[in-house]
Formats: sequence, structure tokens, C-alpha cells
Amino acid sequence: MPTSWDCIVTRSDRSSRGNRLLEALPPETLQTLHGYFEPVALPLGSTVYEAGSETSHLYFPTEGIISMLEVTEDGSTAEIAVVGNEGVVGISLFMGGKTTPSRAVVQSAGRAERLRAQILQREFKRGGELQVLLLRYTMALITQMSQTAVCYRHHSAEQQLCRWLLMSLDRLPGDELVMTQELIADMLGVRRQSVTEAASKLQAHGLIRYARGRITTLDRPGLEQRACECYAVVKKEYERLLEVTAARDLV
Amino acid sequence: MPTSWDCIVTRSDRSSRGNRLLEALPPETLQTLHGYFEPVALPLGSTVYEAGSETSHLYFPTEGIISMLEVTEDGSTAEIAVVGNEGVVGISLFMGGKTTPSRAVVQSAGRAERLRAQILQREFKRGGELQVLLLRYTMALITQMSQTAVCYRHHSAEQQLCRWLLMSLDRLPGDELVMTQELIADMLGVRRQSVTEAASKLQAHGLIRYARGRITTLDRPGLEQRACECYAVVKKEYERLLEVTAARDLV
DNA sequence: GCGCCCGGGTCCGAATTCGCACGCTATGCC
DNA sequence: GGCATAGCGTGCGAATTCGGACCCGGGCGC
Repeated sequence: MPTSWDCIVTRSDRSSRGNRLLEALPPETLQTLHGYFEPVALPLGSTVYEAGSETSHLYFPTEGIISMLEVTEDGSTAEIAVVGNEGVVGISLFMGGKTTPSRAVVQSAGRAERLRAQILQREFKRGGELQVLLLRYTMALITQMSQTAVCYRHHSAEQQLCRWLLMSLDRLPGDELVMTQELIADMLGVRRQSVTEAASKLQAHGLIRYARGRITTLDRPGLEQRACECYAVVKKEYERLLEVTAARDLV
Repeated sequence: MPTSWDCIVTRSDRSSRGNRLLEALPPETLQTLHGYFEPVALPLGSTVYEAGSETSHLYFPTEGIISMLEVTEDGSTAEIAVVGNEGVVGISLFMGGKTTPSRAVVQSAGRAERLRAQILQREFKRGGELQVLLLRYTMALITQMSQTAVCYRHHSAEQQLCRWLLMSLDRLPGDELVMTQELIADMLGVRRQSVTEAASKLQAHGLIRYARGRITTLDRPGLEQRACECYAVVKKEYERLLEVTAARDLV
């Protein structure tokens, strides 16, 4: 049986960046889960969870981004939350209810450590640090969803694009993201042309540069200024709720 | 010490309708909380929680409706969830984080049983039925918020008004609700004129009748038909998640 | 009985977004 | 090297919503 330190070293070797939620756990807790993690790839565009389907695993991203999408009857979509290596996908597996009516899609390729629901549930029910951490994370997620809702109601497509870019950049290394305008449109629930228009304006102002599915950030502070307050509100709440733990450096 | 049955009888005497979340608890659990409940009035328009403020109590409505509102920098509002006697306000007190960035306002006058956070936390941490129930309820709330977000993105003001009316009616006795169009506009995050326009159309079609802040439902199935799917999706999910318990008769 | 004010109806132009369609171009594949 | 296609630009008209303003009518308080 390896020591918990060995465990951490092993995990660190496996991916350049770890999952901050897991890293925030006390070593003893992590130890009880050790051996049950299963590294998986998150290929771009793949579906982690289909809406309403039962799933058996939770996904702790270590790299890349997973989007939680809500789909309407007529096929329109809207992103209600994003999850990077600061979080976990599959909260219904410890919250109860087993399924969620939303879809989880890989928005930016990466990897995740996945864990069988039963394993996590067993530890969750013991009521220790893991439970506290996951519930706080869920609260942060709720904040993100709420803020997204008002944002959809009151802010312009350009403001929302800025917010979305910033949220994505926070969860990726570097200042570039690979994403076509069409996919961004699906995330924001608008037409591709609206994204094109907003993006051209940002490019004209020297905030970003893009070409054929690659977007490069040139002026981050400028983006933050053009974004609605929703970005800052959510980020601040993530820091507040997870500051002592995983999100300390979610800057 | 009264028996648990006494306890229930006492509580039933106090309000014509109880809180279904509490009623779904096993008598032993309710017994441990007995004596800590405090009946409070929910006067129309009063604020239960201010956004971002710390609070010490959870509110289990027995009558009336509480709206969770998100407020933007410029003062615009949008309702992200409603809570009636099937739920509880103040989930951050057991989820962790203490405060929420949303505001809770009494949308329809009524009453609630309130409980000090510490009392509930103590029982919550024991990990029994109470915890399971509250977490499932939180999942249902998340569904409502997610669906509200897409609804804001993709559905018309009229569809949203129908959805809102139906959700309110589900949480009230009778077929009438006291609410000015201006307040409905605040809830839906639209202008008063948009509500007026949609409401006149509904009235012209004989679905509702209204005058000076009183709205009467004349044709409920008609409203359901005109509403977007969001109403049904959320309701179904509430039933699924809470069916064995409180929401059995949330019809 | 009088006047105030709340709740609601209506008209206006402007802005935004929508849906659709067509055109351009660089990348990648054969 | 040629060609298909993904990614983006652009130009419509239509629909919706916005913001502001003004009006009316009925209930309430004085």
C-alpha cells in the first residue's frame, strides 16, 4: 500500500495539471479513493453525459473544459455552466437523483480522472472533508447558473462573448483557445452571425485575434472591461467558496 | 416530551397547509427538530434574504411563494427560481458558503416555519433522511435554474408568462393570484408593456381574466398548451426527485 | 365629494436579434 | 496541383423587445 504522498506523486506524474478539487482534499481522504481513479481522455466535442441518461462515473477534469448544456425541444442549446480543473461533472451522483436534464460536452479537449459513483458516494456519506468540499463546489456551480440566467436576460451578445472568452481562458493554459464561432454560438444560444459580429468588433479594437477556429487573446484587461459584471461576480464567488482549497489560484 | 404524533398535530393546527419537505421526513427526524421551529409571516414584497448578506435561518414556506431573484449592476432583475411549500429557502446554510448572491423576496403573501441554521446543520451533518431529502431538493432547484436560463434565451415573453403563471398557480390554493403586471415584469426581467401585451392576448383568448392586480385562471389546459416546455420539464423533474416524499401531490 | 395615485392600455422610434441566403478564402485531402 | 469544405463575412427583411411617454379609469384616503 503506497503512502498518501506516493499517491500524490503518482497522480502528479500522470498529468501536468491536477484537479484542484481533488488536490484540496486532505491526504487521508484522497488515500481512501486512491486506486479507483481512472484517467480518461476528453476529446473535443465528445459527450460526457447525455441529457437525462443515467451514468456511473464522476469526471474530475485535469485539463480542458466541459460545458453543461441545456437543450430545448426544438434543438436550440444554451450553456448553463462550464467546468474545468477546478470542478467536477456529475454532481447528481452525490446530490441524489442520478440523472440531470442537462448535457455535458467537451468544449476544449483535455483529460479527466473519473471515479465510479459508488466509490465516491461511500466516502461522501461519511460526511467528512469530501462532502464539505463537494457541497461548496455545488454552491459555486449554482451561482454560476444563476448568473448565467440573468446574463441571458439582460446583457448583449458582445458582453456575453467577452464573459465566455474569459471564463474559458481561466480554465486553459496560455492565451489561445481552439473554438469555431459556430460552436461558441451554440454555447451562448445565439446565431453564428451574432458571434461573428461581436468577434469582429473585438478584433477591430485589438482585443483578440482569430482565424479559422483559433482565438488569441491580445488584451485581457480590455476584455474584462467589455464583459458584463457576470464574469467577475462568478469568479469572485468561486474564490470565496473554494479559496481555502482548490480555487486559491483560479485567477 | 410530546410524541412525534403530537408534534405533527401541533404543526398541523398552526397552518392549514404544511411544508411538504418537512412532512416527508420520518417522524423521528422531525422529532429532533421539534421545538425549534418558529412560525413567521411572509408579507407580500418583503425580503427574506438580501443578496450577499449572511442569514441565520432557513425558511420552510407553508403558504405563499418566495422568489429567488438575481439582480444586475444596473438594477435589472430576473427570477431564477420560485419556492413554495414544496421547498426551502436558504440552501447555502447547509450547502456551505453561508451567503448567496441572490435575493429572496415574497412574491405571494403567506407563512413559513423558520429554523436556525445551527439546528438544521447539526441534523444535516448526521447524514440521515434529512440530508438526503435536502440534497435531492437542491438538485430539483438546480434543474429549475437551468431550465429558467434556457427559457430566458430561447422562449418568447408570452410563453414565459404562461410558464410563470402555471408555476405560481401550482404553489397557491385556488385559481387566483394577486400580482401586478409590473411585478411580474420584474420577475421575468422584461418591461411592463411586454407583460401587458402578452396578458391581453391571453385574456383575449379567454385563458385568464385580470383586473387591478388580480389574475384569475379560466383555462388552465390552455395555458399549459401556450407555455413553453420548461414548465413541464421542471415539474416532471420535481416529481421525479421528490415523488416518494413531499412532491407526491405537486400536481 | 374630491383628488391622488396605482394599475393598466397604447403609441412611438430605435436597437437588437433573428432567419435565411450567398460569397469568399484558406486549409487539408486526394 | 486541383478541389472540396470548413470557417468566416455580409447583406437583406422580419420579428421582437426596448425605452420613453402619455393617457385613462377606478379605488382609496382625506
